[in-house]
Amino acid sequence: MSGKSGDVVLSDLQIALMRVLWARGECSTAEVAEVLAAERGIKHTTVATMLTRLEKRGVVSLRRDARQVYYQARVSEPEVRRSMVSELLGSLFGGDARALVSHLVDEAEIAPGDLEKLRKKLARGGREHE
Amino acid sequence: MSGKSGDVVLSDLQIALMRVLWARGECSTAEVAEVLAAERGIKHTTVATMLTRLEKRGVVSLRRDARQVYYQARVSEPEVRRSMVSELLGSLFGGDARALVSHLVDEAEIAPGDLEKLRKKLARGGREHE
DNA sequence: CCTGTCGTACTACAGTTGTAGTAGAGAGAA
DNA sequence: TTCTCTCTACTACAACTGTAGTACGACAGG
Repeated sequence: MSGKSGDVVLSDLQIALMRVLWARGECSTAEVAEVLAAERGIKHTTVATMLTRLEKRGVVSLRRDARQVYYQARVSEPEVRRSMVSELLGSLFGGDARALVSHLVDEAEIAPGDLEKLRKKLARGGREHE
Repeated sequence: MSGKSGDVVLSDLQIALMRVLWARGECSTAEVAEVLAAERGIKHTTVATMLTRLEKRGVVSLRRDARQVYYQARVSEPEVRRSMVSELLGSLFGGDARALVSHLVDEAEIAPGDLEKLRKKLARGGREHE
């Protein structure tokens, strides 16, 4: 259940790129580069390279207009979350999500009270938590 | 809070190796190789290579006895969980653990009822959930 | 003492990632 | 028309990962 065909696992930097696309929708290379330059001092050629590679992998799609290239995410953030969380879950927690939550609490990443709130919220909203 | 000096991020295969060491304590190369061979059909030379590299990285330590090499984990499973979860949390969930738990529920990785149980357990046991 | 066996160490190699320089092509300025 | 500027595409390269073959040293059997 954790290794379907379209498994998308991305590196930290790749996620950073994707986040720009997720947040802003279609972006020119320059736009993404600008954010990444500000965020982590990365040269725009580097960003261009990364985007090209992501395109090759099918993770983003591109559209050309005039001389510029515009990129758009082809995988959604939830999709990436799904595969990456399930990957982590499988390799480090034996697939046991409860163990992960337990870990979060132990590591003070989350307070027990939050679990309660979440439970309530989810109970209220059902599956739809929009 | 998510990038201290000793950040240990391991690949899936590397974790698989470590799991053997975590589970059995000190192991000979052969022992680890045997498990990995069974588990994923990996040749023992491959395992040897991986272990050597992990040793170079300081993730495991080795002891020689007779002609054999014995490896032992130098980072604990919780330690690895810590850094990897916090990495994932940072890059994909904006550091918000509640978002991760929420995701788990949405993805049916965990049931809301489990949150309740966990909360109770944690409330009962406090930090010690041993 | 010679030889095969066992296990380690070294070497190899392709693919990915992070990082970036450089060259080339089109667009606007002069 | 030609020069320049900008933006992309190509090339480069080191490190790491997955994968494994091969060679070498030591020990056990004959």
